[in-house]
Amino acid sequence: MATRRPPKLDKKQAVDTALRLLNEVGLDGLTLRAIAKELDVQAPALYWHFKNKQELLDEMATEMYRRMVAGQQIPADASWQERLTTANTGLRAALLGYRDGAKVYSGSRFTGTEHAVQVEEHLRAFVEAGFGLPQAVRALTTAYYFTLGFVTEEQGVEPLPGDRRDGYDPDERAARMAEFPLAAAAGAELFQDFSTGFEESLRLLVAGIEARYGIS
Amino acid sequence: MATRRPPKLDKKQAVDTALRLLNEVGLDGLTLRAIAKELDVQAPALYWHFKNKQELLDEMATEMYRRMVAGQQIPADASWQERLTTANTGLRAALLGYRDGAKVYSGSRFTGTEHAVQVEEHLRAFVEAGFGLPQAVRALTTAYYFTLGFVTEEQGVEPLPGDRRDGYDPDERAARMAEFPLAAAAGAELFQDFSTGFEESLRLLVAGIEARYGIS
DNA sequence: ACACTCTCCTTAACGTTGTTAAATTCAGGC
DNA sequence: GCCTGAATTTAACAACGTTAAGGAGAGTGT
Repeated sequence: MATRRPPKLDKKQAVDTALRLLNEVGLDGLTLRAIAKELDVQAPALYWHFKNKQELLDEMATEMYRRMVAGQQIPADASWQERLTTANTGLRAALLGYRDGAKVYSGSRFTGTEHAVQVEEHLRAFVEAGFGLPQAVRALTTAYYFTLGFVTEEQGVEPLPGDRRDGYDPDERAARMAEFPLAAAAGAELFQDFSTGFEESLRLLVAGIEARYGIS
Repeated sequence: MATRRPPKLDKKQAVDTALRLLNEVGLDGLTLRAIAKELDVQAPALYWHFKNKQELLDEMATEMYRRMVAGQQIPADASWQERLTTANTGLRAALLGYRDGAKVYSGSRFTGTEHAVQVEEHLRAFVEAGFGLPQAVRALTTAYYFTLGFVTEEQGVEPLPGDRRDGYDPDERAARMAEFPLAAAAGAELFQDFSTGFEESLRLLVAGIEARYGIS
């Protein structure tokens, strides 16, 4: 009883390869033919495993989320403040880990219900901390949407950590903005040290949740 | 001295038409050929006025911003809280005014420096209200990024106000999520009454800014 | 041993897309 | 009556996502 010939291609490996390739060529360069070549296969072979390109992108987003969760273990006794901060800092790091990560991620939806494990855990922790469910949802999603928006813009300026896109040279921008002194000066706050700004925003949010929901 | 034959096509009209078409066909259907047809012109004619498709999209985003600003006059004596709330509510409304509005908008960058007028005004108002420039920038951008993220997700669920996408039937989702009671119950908070949730998030943010920066 | 079947992949092709090159139209100035 | 320049058309290209058809190879039934 010889075992059946193993398929040349499997779903998981295809997703991994696509994610690796994404970092090399970006979302625009991530064509089915390029992915197929990387897998030593012809492009239409992918259609055996995925209904279409969007389904592959969905799997990629799901895998990104999976790796993010694996990379961050939040202690069960963490305060809700720590939890919200850690989760969103981790989400940002995960998205920054891929070129166009935020765009790929927020243009896709999760496959399956695996992601709900983490959502459930977050909500449970918040409810146990004294939040009503609506307030827990609001607090967590506000931070979540903020992080998605932030990283989307961040990667618009700096596709991969380190190499900056055209049109964002600080001096050149300052010159263009000469008529608008405050907006010009804001450039430094906007386009330098994203990490510090991001964390400060999260602190703003935490402060708001504490103040409005009366939970410290 | 007959006046020179007026160009068949001008930039402004092309942008207007593209924005109108966007609502009919969505971002995927917004091809250069479709836009050209709408303008009664051949597709390559657009290249006389725009360097490439992205430049047209950039003009569209700029025009969206222009119309948003025109549609919201914030009284000069408005409190910073009103200003932040109104500006972001208006931004959301503006993005919701176009199919895939958030995607088009945040995938593009402004042309020119026209948008800086409004940025400058916001910053000035915040500084006059007692904010330091870094705090003003942080407060405003936190809300801005949140709004972008929020509407992006909102339009992922509901491309145009009213018609909902597949996979978001509340009951069907609840069934899928049966193992995760809190996450299942969160569905109602997440996918119904976006407006109420959005406003509540803005209030959270305002509360956080007040608390952390000590400005009421 | 042979045919049948099912899985998985290839080859070939289609229509569409963004974009470029070259030719064309038309008005104004010399 | 040519020349120039702006604005557009026609024609074409390479690349894309996707589909149709077929083939290779292993397992199963007779």
